[in-house]
Amino acid sequence: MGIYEELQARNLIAQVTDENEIRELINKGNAKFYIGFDPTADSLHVGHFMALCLMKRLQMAGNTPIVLLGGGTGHVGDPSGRSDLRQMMSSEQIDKNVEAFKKQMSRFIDFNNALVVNNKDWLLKLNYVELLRDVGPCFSVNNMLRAECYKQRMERGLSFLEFNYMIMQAYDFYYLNQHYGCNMQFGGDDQWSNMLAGTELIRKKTGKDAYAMTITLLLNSEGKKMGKTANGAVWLDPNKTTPFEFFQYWRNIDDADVIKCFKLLTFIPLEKIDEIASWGDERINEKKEMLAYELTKLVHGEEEANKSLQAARNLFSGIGNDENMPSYQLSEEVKEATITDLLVISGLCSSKSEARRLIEQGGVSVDGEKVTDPNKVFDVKEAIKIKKGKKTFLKITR
RNA sequence: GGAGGGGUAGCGAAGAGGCUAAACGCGGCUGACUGUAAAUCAGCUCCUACGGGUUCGGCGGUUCGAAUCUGCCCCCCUCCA
Repeated sequence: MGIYEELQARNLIAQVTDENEIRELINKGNAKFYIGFDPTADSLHVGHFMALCLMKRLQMAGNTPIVLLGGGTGHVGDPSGRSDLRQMMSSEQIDKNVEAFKKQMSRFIDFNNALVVNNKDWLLKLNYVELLRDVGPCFSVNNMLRAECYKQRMERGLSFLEFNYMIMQAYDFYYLNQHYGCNMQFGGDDQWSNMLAGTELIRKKTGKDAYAMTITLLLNSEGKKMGKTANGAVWLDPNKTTPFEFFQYWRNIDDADVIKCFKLLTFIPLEKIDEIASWGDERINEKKEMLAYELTKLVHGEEEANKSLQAARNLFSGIGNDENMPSYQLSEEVKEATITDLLVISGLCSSKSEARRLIEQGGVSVDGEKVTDPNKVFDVKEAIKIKKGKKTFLKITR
């Protein structure tokens, strides 16, 4: 089975421009492909992780990856599939984010066998009129307006700035094709229109074909994007989403999504996944635990994965062992404090009202005992264990 | 440039001088049931030293009283140019 067939079997492939050519190229390791990452935040998230995994899979199959950091496109902002305008970022912020991305990526991609480029190196130097004359004739506004990715915006408004994003991305592909011999682009399925714009630009400018393939967006069984919580994305940066939180995210996914996630996100061989799938629902929790462990290991390393697994087992099996429990260290100034204050200080609640409500609703216990008085004072000498709701645990230490 | 419509809580959306800290839906939180899942049911969902305080794009004005009336400004949409 070639890499193409493997990707297919994992349901990773969403759309391709030319199936036969692409299969041929990547199965033989002849692809020099790029994936673009716009520095929209100071950490990568699960969507990026999927793309990086794809990169790794292809790299292992002998293909040459080009990591494109969007230091230039980040100045514009991709409107694809969005319902509103992205907030514009300053150049400093973009550069900072690019650095953060690079650092995180080195965990997943062997940079020695990959090329890392930043499109700010060519996009920011472009001359407006020159660019217009160079590539402008290759784009049909009529076609662009019909693109699926702008659909939502045709009702709510699309600025000229964002409208140009497609041209930027197409130009990137063209540029990489000319300067680095890049012959293929991969990306999330929401990028399809932009990627097609690139292959078409290359064809029009050079008369040669380039290829594009999109990977399935990670959607749950209800069709919503996975990797998001009420508080935002599930980040790969341990300071933004702790390994334990990361582990718990996957531990708690819907039953219907487990096998899909194994296929899409892990490197576990397909035969093994089939075996896991055959286990039956009575072992569903075991499957989820495996998935969570596997992903935490990939993102945060084996040690963190072990800790998270252990912490989760201890916490939820009722064993008192709090060794790897998430913890918060109380600062020196705080002597004794009410439970309400502790909840706020530790970040478990965002306001005192919220903390009070939570207590009144019976959602807080300390060291296994339910707290009913919001003004109950605790003198934290050693450590106390707060449980908020059913699933949130925090050890408060000195 | 002209005409019209609009900006209300995390989101969608009512409200059109006091009865409005603001209906309803989604989302979120807590509880019950469970399997750390889903579905379902119930409660909660601006802040607070619980006396109050601060909110309806921004800054002023009218009024005993403004999300509601008014002046200017900012932003968005539709049509015309």
